[in-house]
Amino acid sequence: MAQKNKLQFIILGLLNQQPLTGYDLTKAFDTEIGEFWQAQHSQIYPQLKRLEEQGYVTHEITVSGAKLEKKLYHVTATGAELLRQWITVGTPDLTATKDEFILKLYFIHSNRDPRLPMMIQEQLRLHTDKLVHLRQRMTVVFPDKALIEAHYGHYLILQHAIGRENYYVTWLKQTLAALPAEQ
Amino acid sequence: MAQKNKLQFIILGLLNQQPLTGYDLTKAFDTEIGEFWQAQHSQIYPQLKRLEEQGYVTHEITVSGAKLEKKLYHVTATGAELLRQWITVGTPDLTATKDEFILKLYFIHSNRDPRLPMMIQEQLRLHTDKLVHLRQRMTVVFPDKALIEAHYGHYLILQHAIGRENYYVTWLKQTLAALPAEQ
DNA sequence: TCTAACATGTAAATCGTTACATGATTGG
DNA sequence: CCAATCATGTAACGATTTACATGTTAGA
Repeated sequence: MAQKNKLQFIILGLLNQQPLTGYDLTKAFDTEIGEFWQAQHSQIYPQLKRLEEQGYVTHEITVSGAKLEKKLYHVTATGAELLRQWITVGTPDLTATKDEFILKLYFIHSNRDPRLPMMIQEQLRLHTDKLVHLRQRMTVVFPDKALIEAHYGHYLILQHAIGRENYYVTWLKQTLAALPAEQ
Repeated sequence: MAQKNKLQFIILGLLNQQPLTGYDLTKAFDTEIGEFWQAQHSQIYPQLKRLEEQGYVTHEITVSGAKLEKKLYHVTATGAELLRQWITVGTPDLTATKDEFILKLYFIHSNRDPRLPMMIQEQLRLHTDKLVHLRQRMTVVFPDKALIEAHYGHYLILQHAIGRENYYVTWLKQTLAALPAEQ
């Protein structure tokens, strides 16, 4: 039921790799896993506080410069166990993709609708850009094959995302080509 | 920005095809477009009320049996115009897919993690079932090609969903096959 | 007659985004 | 010295889910 607060597990998973501040976590949601999940700092700081109250993480304060206090968060043993359990239990709920473009398509009834070509071309640009970005990221994160061994999951999901975008682009091209010639 | 209340447009789009009750709309979110968006009746009834206050829909009351009053909603001219605008403006925001399984994969570091085979097999079952269901739906909704003409968008998104699931299943099979042999 | 499906609503809680608010540090 | 980035929080709003609540109708 519900969404079962997945954010907490993502935070635990990230902290389990290395201690991080709330700020670091926020950045990770832009870069590392931004492809698969997003969260703002306004969600992250309160969640860290709750995780600490529940004993899943602790923090130590480090001081930069003269007075800036940073809270560096660590996963506790029970936190690591909670993470392990989340990964180990089944994942039976396939989340429906909420794709606004696809939704709009549903309401277009004729393949002669004059808006179709431009709509598809826009998505083609967007998804092509995303595909380029993902392939770029693959070369940046995994410059040589030795690194794949130690971050296999990360490699898999990048590869998966590339394949997914590749399919999307291919489908858009086919759909565009199959439209009736303009009158 | 934000999510800009897409629900209102979906409701307008559905009502634009034919007048429906709140109950009918709720069912449509389970079957018709459940693949691409979900909403519960607790979201739909208040939204219908707001759309009516804003003049985008109206309702007429029809009576079934002795006393059951149904509210049959219609799109108004301004409602149809609002729908037209939503479809016509660009759709530049690609929503990141929030796939819990993919998220879990990210936190698995070794391709020898003993949980990997069972995790992938579970997803393989789920996505294969979904693929079967989508293909079944295609034959039910479009038993002959003549129907595609009149519901082209619906055809496209079903075809897209089938291709997407097909890719997912293929990728899962490949990933499973590429795992190191059990020790 | 009884049960599944029809039909419509509200309340409470949670999740997520945007905006508000403040201050420190680093490098040019 | 100034701007970009680092760093941490809260408030308000909107979106979504789950639960509460009630009554009718059609068909077996």
